[in-house]
Amino acid sequence: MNADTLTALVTDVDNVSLSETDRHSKAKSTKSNQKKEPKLTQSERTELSDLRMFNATVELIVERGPAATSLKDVGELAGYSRGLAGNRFGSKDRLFSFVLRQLGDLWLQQLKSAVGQHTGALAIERALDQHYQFCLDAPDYVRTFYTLWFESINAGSELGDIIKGIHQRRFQDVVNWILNDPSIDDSLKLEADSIAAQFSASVIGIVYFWLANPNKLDETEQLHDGLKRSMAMLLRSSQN
Amino acid sequence: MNADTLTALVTDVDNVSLSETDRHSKAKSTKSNQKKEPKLTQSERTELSDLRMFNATVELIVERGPAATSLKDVGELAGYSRGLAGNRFGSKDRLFSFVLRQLGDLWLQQLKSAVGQHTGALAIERALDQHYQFCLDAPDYVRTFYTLWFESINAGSELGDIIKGIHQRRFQDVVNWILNDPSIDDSLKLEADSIAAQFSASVIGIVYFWLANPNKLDETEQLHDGLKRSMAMLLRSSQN
DNA sequence: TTATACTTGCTTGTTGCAAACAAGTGTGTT
DNA sequence: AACACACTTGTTTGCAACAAGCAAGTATAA
Repeated sequence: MNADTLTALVTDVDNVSLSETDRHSKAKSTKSNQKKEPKLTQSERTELSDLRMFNATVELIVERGPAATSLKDVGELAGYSRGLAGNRFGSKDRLFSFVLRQLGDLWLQQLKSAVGQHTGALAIERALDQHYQFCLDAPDYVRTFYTLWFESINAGSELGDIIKGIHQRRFQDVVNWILNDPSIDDSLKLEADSIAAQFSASVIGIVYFWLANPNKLDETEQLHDGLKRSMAMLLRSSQN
Repeated sequence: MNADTLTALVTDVDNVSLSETDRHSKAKSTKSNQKKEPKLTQSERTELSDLRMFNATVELIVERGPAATSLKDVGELAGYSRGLAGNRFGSKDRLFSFVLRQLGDLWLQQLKSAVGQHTGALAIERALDQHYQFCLDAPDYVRTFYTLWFESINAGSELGDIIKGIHQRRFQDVVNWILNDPSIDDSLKLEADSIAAQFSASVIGIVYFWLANPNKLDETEQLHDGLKRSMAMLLRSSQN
C-alpha cells in the first residue's frame, strides 16, 4: 500500500536520488506552511517516516554494512525515536526486506524501460549499459541492493525469497529476449535457459567486482563491455 | 603458527573432509589411551581446540549462516566452554578470518596442484573442473568459504583484506596462465588483465548461483562448462 | 461547529541474549 | 616448586524484540 507511494516518490525524481531537501519541499507542497505545522494525514505521516527510514537505512548500510546497522540508529537518523524502526517493521530483517523490495522494483522498472522492445544481443547490450549507468547514477542504491543481496545467502530469512523472485524475473526477461529474437538460430534457442543463466551469473560476478572495487570504474565498464561481446559472440555462433 | 599445523592436518586427509571420528583417531594416535588420559602437549591442545572450533564454525555457518553463529555456540559445539572461542580469537570477526584463511589456503593449494604446469585454456579448464569438484567433495567448506566471502563485502572488517589477498593471488594465476601460453596471440596477451578479470567475475557469479541453488548441480556444472567454452573461444580469437 | 469515542503513529520501559573483556582455575612445562 | 599457558567463569555493554503507554489524527453525533 504505502510501498507503492514510496516507489512512486522515488521514481518521480529524474535524478534517481532523494535528498533531505527534496523530501522537505514535497512535504510542504500540501500547503504553504511555516516552520512547524505540517498537518499531515496519518497515511502521509507513515509515508514520510517510511521514506525517511528508507533513506536512513541506505545511508547506514553504505556506511557500515547491514550487520552494524541497528534499528535504533535507523530510527534516530531518520529523525524519530530509537523504537520506530522496530515498531514499524517488526524486525531488522523485515526492514531490510522492505528496503530491498523498494530497490528491486525501481531497478526492474528502469531496466525494462531501458531495454524497450529490443530483443537478442541488442536487448542485452541495453540492459548492461543501463546496469552500468546505475552504478554511476545511484551508487548508494546499487550498493545497498547488492549488499543485502549477497548478505542474505545463508541467512534463511525473508530476504532470500524476495531475491529469488527478483532474480527469477530478471532471468525470465533474458530468456525471452533470446526466444523472441528472429535473428537467433533455433538451435541456440534450445539453450536459452543455459545462456541466460550464464549471463545472470556473469552480471552477479561483475557487480561483486564493483562492490569490492568501487573506485575501479574503468575495469567495471570493461567487464560490462566484455560481457556484451561474449554474449554477442555466443548468440551469433550457430555451432554447439 | 598453529594455523599451519591445522592446515597440514586438514590437507592430510585425502578425502578433503574431516569428521569427528577422524579427529578422535588422530587424537588417540599419540598413544593407545583409554577414555580419559590424552596427555597432550600444550601446543597439541591448542591445535586440537582450533581444529574442533574450525569444524564447529563450519557446521554452524552452513546450518544457520554467520550472523546467527555465536561464539558461545562455537565453543560449546566444539566441546569446550562458552568462552573459549572468544578468548582464543578475540572477536567473532577474527574467528571468521581464521576459518577463511584456512579454507583459502587449502583451496589455492588444491587448485594449483590440479592445474599443474598447464597454461592457457587448458589450465582454465583444469581449474574449473577442480572448482566444480570441490563443490561436490566438500560442499560445506565451499559454502562456508564463499558465504564469508560474500558477507564481508561491506563489513569493513579484517575479512575484507584476506579476501582481497586470496582474490589477488587467484587473479594473478589466471594472468600468468594466459601470458605463459605460447599458443596465445600476443595481441590477446595485452588484454590478459581484462580477460582474467572477466574470468574471475564469472567464477564468482557461478559460485553465487551454486550457493543460492545447492540442489541444481546440473546447472552448476553447465555454468562451469559454459565458462570453459567462452574462455576457450576468447583465447582462440585473434581479433579485438 | 464542537464534543466524544476510536484509531493509529510513535515513544518509552523492560527482557533476553550475545560480544567483549577481566579475572580466575587448573593443567602442562621448566 | 614456580611459571606459563589453555581454558573457564563473572561482568559489562549494547542491541533486538516486545509490551505498554502517550499523543495526534479520524469518525460520528449533537
